Amino acid sequence: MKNVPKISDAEWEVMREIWEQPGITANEIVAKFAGRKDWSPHTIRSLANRLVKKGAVGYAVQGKHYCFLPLVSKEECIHKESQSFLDRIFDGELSPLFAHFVKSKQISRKELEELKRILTETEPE
Amino acid sequence: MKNVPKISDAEWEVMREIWEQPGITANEIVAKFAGRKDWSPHTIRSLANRLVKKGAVGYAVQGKHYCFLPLVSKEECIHKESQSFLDRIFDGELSPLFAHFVKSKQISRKELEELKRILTETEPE
DNA sequence: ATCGTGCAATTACAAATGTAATTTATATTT
DNA sequence: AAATATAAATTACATTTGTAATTGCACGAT
Repeated sequence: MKNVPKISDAEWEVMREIWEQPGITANEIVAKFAGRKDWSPHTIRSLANRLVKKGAVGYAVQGKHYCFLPLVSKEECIHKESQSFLDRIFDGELSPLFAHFVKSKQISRKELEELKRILTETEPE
Repeated sequence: MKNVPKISDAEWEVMREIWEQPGITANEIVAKFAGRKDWSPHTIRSLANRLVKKGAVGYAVQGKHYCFLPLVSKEECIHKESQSFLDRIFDGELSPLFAHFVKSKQISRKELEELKRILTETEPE
């Protein structure tokens, strides 16, 4: 596992867009946030720049625009965040984490089946 | 749900001790971290103070010492953190979260049974 | 009464984060 | 060519976080 940089909350939101559409331009990212988030375009560009500086994304110059490309995979980042969350909040134990989530959300029958299916398909050990 | 203050990573470690032993003194907290964490006693006291300032813990003066008491429950805090994690990383969807965790950790047969049991005991809707 | 010890209170300070504005370079319009 | 619009680069600045050191104060030991 590569050394994934630490991605902050706000940065994570920008990362999502870059993962979703590698090669996305700054403007396109800004457009994605229109309405959803009330951030100045400057803010969004700043966040993208920090991600570049952190080595989480790279860019290609496309004419006069920048295209941002992920340098770390979403899976790696999810893994890192999840592990740190699990350790911090649930002391590394899966059962309490599961118990918490199923208790705290109201879950439809269908969703419950889906979750069971995930477990059933999991090979132990 | 009360307005739970934001508790940082380092603060969370101290919170754990206060939840675990309400009324714990600063010295006792420091003792708990001996060996486990390589923090100066000053650091630990600083963190406890910030938690007081944030309203996450209160204190009672016990003779010449302070006894720290949680003002927010562990459950509330876990809930808040979990919700924010779920939203940020898995877009609020439980299934991908479950899928990730069961895939990323090696799970013993016993543990898997335990997780299934949790789901079986969950009432849908 | 003084001195040291042990806490608590106050202050410190760099890095990260959230949130941008200003400046500079470039390209397009008139 | 000059003015204007746009995007990138640089700079800004308050807050939070990690990590403490310093100062003040009270109590017990000399």
